[in-house]
Amino acid sequence: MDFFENFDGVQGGNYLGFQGVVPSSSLILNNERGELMMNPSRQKMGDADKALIALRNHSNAERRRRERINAHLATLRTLTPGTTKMDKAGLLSEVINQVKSLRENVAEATKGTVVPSDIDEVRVEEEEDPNDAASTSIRASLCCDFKHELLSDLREAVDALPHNDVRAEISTLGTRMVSVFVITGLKSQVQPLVDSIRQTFRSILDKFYASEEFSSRSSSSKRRRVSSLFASSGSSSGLF
Amino acid sequence: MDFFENFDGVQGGNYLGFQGVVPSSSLILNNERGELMMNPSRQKMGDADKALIALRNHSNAERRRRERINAHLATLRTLTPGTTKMDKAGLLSEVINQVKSLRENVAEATKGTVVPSDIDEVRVEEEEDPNDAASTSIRASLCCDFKHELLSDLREAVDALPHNDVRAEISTLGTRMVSVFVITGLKSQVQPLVDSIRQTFRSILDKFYASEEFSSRSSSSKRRRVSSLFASSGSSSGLF
DNA sequence: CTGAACACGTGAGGC
DNA sequence: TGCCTCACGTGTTCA
Repeated sequence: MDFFENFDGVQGGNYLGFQGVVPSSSLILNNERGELMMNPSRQKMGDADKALIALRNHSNAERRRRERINAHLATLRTLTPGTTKMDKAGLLSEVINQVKSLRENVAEATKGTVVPSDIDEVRVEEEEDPNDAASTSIRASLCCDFKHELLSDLREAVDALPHNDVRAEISTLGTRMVSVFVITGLKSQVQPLVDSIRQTFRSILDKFYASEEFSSRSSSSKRRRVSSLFASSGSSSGLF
Repeated sequence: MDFFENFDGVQGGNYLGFQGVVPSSSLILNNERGELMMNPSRQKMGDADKALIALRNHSNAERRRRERINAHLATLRTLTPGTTKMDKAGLLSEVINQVKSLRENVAEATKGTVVPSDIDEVRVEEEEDPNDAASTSIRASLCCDFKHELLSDLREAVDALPHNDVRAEISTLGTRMVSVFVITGLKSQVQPLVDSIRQTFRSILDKFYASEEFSSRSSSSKRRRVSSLFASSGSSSGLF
């Protein structure tokens, strides 16, 4: 195996690696990038020279690709705690765990977010399924003042949904309520369903507005969760 | 470059690759794993044979390492939507973006979670800093009935904290309140601070209990956010 | 045909 | 010593 001998001191299997010195007189080093070019003083290039320049460009490109990947791995390492001095594979497996646990966290956290706000709104949006990238899910919510009459309408709406996998939930807080539908396991044709649900929810909300018949319309001053920072000096904040 | 000729059809630079046939009579193929062993019928092994077996084991080990890494990359690809048919580097950069956005999501979601619950509790916990893996942060919360007298005690507590980077917030809901302190930028010695804060909060809560002087102690029946699933049949849920 | 992306085997170096 | 991880240059394939 002596034709594989390293004659420059660089690491790795640098079989035809020359550190900036080119053995053929018809080749020259490109100034901007460390790639090989034909020497302009020559007119023709031998096949051996062409092979050399191609090989050199190839190895340079491959090095750049490696650097790109390793840079991303380094970024992931800074983003993932406790992965310094860790194996490449170990780092990746740790990243996998982190992504999974982050998804569980955000799922748990958004689960607690079903608290009715003080503004009326209907939101229907498609969201990714954490466990299966191929299938998506729809999350539809309607937030408004609480009314018994709405419940039967909502039940009609949820019964009209395709029975893939439907979860429905209602939260109330004081006079406010929010109803959330989550339909999972959709494989395709999501957008029509999104539009349909949005229209249904909006008509329910409109019907609710009509039934209110302009009673106590302005300055409703709904109860509100108050949240404030400490005043920076003195403890006589206006809130308390 | 004809000494690099591929004489077996396998892909890649298999320089001394013989597909199961060993050119030296003193070597034999191990049955369980595709590694090279010494032929038991021989007594001694030449140095060339030893070099061959070492090389073969080395390349096999390297292949296993590659497979391990690529398996993790494949897992990440299934976990990250829209990364099929994507570059290795592109996949990693997408994973980075996903981790970052997931962290923002969970930060936003947990930010909305500062709604006082109906159980009294003090929680002090160390949590990771998303932007900097080297530094951690402490999140301390105290949840109880609202009392003006608590506020001065809380202000004392927040003033006593080391002024690294302190964020304090109070939320009230009806008769309930929750106070949250977040101290960021801690580099070390976190646990003593955690213990100190926990003790401070608990003493505040104890002081609050003492000031209540056993008034209206049992069956306090605090107001509660109601959250329920639809009953699976009939619309006469007891709730409504 | 050029360039990009991948798997491969190999040398270096760390325990 | 032996085993492991990493970077390197190379062969191959695909757009």
